[in-house]
Amino acid sequence: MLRTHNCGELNLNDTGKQVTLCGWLQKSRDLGGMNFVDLRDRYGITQLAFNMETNAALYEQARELGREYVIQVKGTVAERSNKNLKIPTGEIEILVSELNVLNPAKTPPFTIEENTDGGEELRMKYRYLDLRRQNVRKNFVLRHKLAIETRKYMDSIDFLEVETPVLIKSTPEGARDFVVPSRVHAGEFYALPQSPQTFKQLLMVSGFDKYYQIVKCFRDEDLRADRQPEFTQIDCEMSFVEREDILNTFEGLVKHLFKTVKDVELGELPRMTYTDAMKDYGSDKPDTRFGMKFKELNDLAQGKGFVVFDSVELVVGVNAEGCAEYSRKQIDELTDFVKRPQIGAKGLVYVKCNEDGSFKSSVDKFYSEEDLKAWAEKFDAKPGDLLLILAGETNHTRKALNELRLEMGTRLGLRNANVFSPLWVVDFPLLEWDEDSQRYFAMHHPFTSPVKEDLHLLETEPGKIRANAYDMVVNGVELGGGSIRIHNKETQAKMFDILGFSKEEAQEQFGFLMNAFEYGAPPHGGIAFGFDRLCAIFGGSDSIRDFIAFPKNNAGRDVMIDTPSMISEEQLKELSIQVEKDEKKPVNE
RNA sequence: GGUCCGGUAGUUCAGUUGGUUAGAAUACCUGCCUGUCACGCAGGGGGUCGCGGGUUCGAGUCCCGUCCGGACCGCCA
Repeated sequence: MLRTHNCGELNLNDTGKQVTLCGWLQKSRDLGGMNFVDLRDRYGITQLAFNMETNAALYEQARELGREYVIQVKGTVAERSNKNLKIPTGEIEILVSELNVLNPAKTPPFTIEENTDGGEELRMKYRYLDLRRQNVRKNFVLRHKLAIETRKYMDSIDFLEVETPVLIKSTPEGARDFVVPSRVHAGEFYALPQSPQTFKQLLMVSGFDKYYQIVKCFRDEDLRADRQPEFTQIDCEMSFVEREDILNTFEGLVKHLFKTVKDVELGELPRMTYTDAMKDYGSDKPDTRFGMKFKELNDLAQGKGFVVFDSVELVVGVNAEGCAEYSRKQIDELTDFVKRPQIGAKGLVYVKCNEDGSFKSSVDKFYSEEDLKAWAEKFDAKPGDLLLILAGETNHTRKALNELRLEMGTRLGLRNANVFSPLWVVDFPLLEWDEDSQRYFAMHHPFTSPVKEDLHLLETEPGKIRANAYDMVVNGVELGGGSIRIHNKETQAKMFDILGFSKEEAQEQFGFLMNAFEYGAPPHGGIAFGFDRLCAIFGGSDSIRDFIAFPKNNAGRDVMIDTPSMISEEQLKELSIQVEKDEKKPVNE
């Protein structure tokens, strides 16, 4: 070993010990005659002391060191005369007797400190330097803990971790696949899995009974702060279970993780139906850290001569408590916010509940004091509150008000990253009608079982069928989702039929699964958690990139290794692939 | 496919109505400094203002295009 100790473990108890340390030079403070060097490794920082009087040659040598040099020092642990109580090793220093430069370093393009001066782009290009920073590295310690505790818990309740293939078959449903050309089979392609869905169902047919896997999944769709083209799931499946069993089992997992990793005790997770979530929050993943529930005003606001409200499907609002003092400018900001093209509301109606019991509103002309009072009562609004009201087509308006509610929650400081409000959202619709293609799409995926009571609607009103599906939502983030699956061939075939597959297409793409169902498939169901999102929630961040060691950027590029990139003509030829030449891009030779 | 924001020193940013030699902080280099820990002090070097075109006597600044980055909408079974 090149070292006897790490840079985070020495303290007063070690005084007098001869030690050898290795690490990176974080910073040196040369006082003239004395030089203090902070030596950093994964575990912490230890101060090295050089003194001209003790050893002039060594002092001169230490002055030559630059930032991020990799060095080895031998010396004695000594108590400091001036202690630094901000760091664990701050009471001691190393009186260095020997210094070896293991590798010099160029000056890094940004400072390797908690509050680095480097911007996002630069840090991603030099991600290996960014990862040296303690506050970045702590995210990976957290990720590691979550993975370990997940495996411990799943093992404790008899789940088997089984690996499923990464080179699989492309299917047209759902997200776009990443495809991989086959060299041996010219013109044919593998696809990377969007999830191990069909394989875990086949493992149930195999009698594995309780399966899980912490596994990479791939989707070729546009990125977001919480979406990467490759991401990690905790993928789970169980046999001989009903919805209740799955919810209880994985409520257990989530409670275990919060307890062991965050020391947070969660109570029983509330359940909310999809219908209620949409009605009360305008979202199927409500942030329930705060109230501000939607109230519908159609009966109170329509038929009083205000054309905008009279002509719409839905009039709905929220009560921003204590915001009656909002200035014209602030109200205008909110109006601009909802009118942004991404949200697309036509306007925003406000009602200020004044302290004296009167009301001030943007629609004073159309509504009497009595009318506005009735509205305020509907919202349980007190003097000092501000009602914010949108109107329009139902889904669109709910979605817009959801955005406004979240914005107000942020402005009012109601979205504390250290408060966790998990819940189950249940009873999703099974199918979604798509106007463009004039057909139904599976809201979850085509293997989802309908709830028993709705089975009779399969032939008559498929749009009304509820799915036996559930999402786990924490703080407005969809952390996981799953369903009880279809486990017999007839129902599965019927489902493909409703989704517009011909018998031949269904057989060609999913024949292996339906065939398996004929050999004794047990009733089964499961769930998958977004592991990166789980890490982000636990770490109090909105961006999963902070929890992925080498993430892709906004456009799906890895700026460090510069990919995706061209491949050579030779490789293309070997794969029997022809590429349309893009004049703008250089071709790799 | 679309909307918005940004690109100026190694880095993070400022740069007024279009007007002299484009600034600050930090990093870097040199010198001084014996208890620092955001050390201090003095000095120094460092710029294709993303790129291309246009308007103008004159463009970092205005216009058009383009590239790059970020956030979002669509998309994400």
